[in-house]
Amino acid sequence: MINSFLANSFLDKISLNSIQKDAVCYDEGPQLVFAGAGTGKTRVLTAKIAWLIQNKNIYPNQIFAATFTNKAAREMQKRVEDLTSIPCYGLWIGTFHSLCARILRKEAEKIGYNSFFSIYDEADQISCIKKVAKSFNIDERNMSPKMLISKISKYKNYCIPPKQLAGHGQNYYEELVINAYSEYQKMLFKQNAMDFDDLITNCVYLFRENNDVAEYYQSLFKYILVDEYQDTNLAQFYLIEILSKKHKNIFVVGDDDQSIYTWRGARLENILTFEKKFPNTKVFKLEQNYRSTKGILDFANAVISGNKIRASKRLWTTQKGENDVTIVRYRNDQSEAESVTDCVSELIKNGVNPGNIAILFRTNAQSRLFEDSMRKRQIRYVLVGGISFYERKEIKDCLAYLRLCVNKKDDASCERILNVPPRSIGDKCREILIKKSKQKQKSLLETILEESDLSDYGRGQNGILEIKKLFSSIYAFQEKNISPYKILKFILTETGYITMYEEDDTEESQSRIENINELLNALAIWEKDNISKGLLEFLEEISLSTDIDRYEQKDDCVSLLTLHSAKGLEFSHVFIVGCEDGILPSTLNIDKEEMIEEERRLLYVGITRAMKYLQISYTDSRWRFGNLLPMEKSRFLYDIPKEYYNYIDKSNLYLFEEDFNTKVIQSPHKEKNKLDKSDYNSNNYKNEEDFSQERIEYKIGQMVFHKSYGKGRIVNISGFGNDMKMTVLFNNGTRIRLMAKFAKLET
DNA sequence: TTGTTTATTCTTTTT
DNA sequence: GAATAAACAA
Repeated sequence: MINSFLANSFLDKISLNSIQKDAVCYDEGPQLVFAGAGTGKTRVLTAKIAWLIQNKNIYPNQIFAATFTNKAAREMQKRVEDLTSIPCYGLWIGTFHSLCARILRKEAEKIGYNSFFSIYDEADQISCIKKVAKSFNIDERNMSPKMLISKISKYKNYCIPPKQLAGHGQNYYEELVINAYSEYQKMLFKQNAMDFDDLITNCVYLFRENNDVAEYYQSLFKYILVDEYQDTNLAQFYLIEILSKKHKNIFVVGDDDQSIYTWRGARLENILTFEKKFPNTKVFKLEQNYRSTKGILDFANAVISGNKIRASKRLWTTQKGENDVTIVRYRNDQSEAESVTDCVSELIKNGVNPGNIAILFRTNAQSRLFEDSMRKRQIRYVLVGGISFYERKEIKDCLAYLRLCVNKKDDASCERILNVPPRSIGDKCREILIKKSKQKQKSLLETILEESDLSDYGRGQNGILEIKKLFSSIYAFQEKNISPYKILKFILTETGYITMYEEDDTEESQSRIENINELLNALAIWEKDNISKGLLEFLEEISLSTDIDRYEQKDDCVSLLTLHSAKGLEFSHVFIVGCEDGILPSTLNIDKEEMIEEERRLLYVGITRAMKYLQISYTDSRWRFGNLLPMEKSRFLYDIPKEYYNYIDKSNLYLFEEDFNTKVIQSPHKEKNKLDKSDYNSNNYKNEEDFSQERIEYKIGQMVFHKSYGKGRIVNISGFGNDMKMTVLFNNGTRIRLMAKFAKLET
């Protein structure tokens, strides 16, 4: 038969063990695949899609596959095409957010939007919620914009619209949040905009409220596949529950031990209760690890076994290896960076490919010291995350202009560029415009475009006229199908945006101009690759793509990334740095056991990235938030049997004077930093005795007793000696910052 | 209205 | 320490 012939041909191209093969070829309803780290999860998922297309004769556009990054989606699609030799253009593969955006672009009208809606990122969200907060007179001290956004996000993760909550607040504050939520949604709707959460929830609402639409997609998608299922939230669960209702072919892959996004609404329960939610589920467990040596795996198992909430499993491997895990103690963050970089340099000298080496950290802020020391040694590196290219001011300005070209109602973007470059439109003129737009029930830009007499705008009228002219020409261009690249170019010259930076001759402005040129380049290349697509698609790709999507494992570059963005990647040599209490686990997550468990999983994810060699380090002190803080080895490193790792104490490793001087000369930082750094250095030499004494007295996490507040725990310490302050969380719930020398705490 | 200085706040991870 | 907001001078 043709089928079996084809089946063999494609299964030959990809090697699978018997469990993997069973998982790929099973075809009787819901399937849950527990796939531990390095067990070939992606391989199974890819083979599954290929198998469906080739053996089950399912069309690519009948498959809905949610991956965790867009990059993974692209790679998987390409691999499937290689395996099947069938072009998979119509395949629905991407992140939940991009898949939902794709559906919503088609169905926007059914929920009152139009298909040119803008997608708002966190910065846009914050600027909107600030306005809402202002209109409700919410005091920022009590409720920060970020907090409001996260509360609203929580409601959205549960797919609860504001109208369902109205009047159900348990107290005054909850009621306030609900009102703000309601107002915020109205605001976005007016601007024809959705935030990230809306992409998912609006899809769910769309299906809930439009039976015919739901039925259409239910019959279209014969198969639903979800990768990294442990990191899905409730809204995403509702979505796949709806979509799989008709054919009941749902295939999810995940690993509860690698769930690291519960802070963003992901629910471990999704994977742990999958069998209950989808009757007749067949479970597969992949436990053979093909990535790491036995030494690394034993260590990983030892770390993760400290968690209570997990499905039982144990990874194993046939790859031998000992002495491949090392724990190192350093004196401070700077010597950690220097020494780790030395190790990296040594590895490269010994022939290890830089692309096979990664340095992983908990927070983006930790990357700087490593960047400095790598630059000093002229080792090339790629940094993932931090301030991404598309978050830069100048780029966001350009994008705001472009967004307005697509969506006239995007007030957030309009306000952003109103006076950039400066055109004498200050607060007053802006107020007038906002007032007028409210009267007219139109958006800001629409109001400007319709205005014939501009005298109301006073000193700003010329600026308003400029904007009016600019966008009138742009809309005329668009009718003539002028390319996005040319439009951006036109905007830049017409507004004098680049001239603005050229005029002030600083390094900063120079780099801004370079960034803008880079954006122009990116746009030009994108146009070539996507002839059939337009500005709308370009903007969508940008707003839904992350740094990790753009990251390429380059052979000649060492990778610097956060533990979160390292998920799904592998390297032969891995350094996990800053493994200290307060960092990993983060101070902000040490109050609750579930959060500690998540932090432990984060470490586990980092460990299991390593194939051959793993080095974990911690330091005695660290320069943070402008203070030198004493640090403690991470709690996760206790209770690991000693035979699983080597231990090296480099805490007596000093930075030599001349070493420091060369650093100052080569340091790219400003004059000001030099002083700070030398302070830091001398501090270390002179105050050594006080330093060690203070260190013994109080530690983060330590239980203390206070006369009036009772028992409590130190959650943070800053400063030394007489300046030492600490934050104590008392059992009665109060959280207070105390001067150590006055507090008279009993230990 | 604009640019500069000072004060203050808040420090995580990301679609 | 950095980024943002508020206050102030030009």
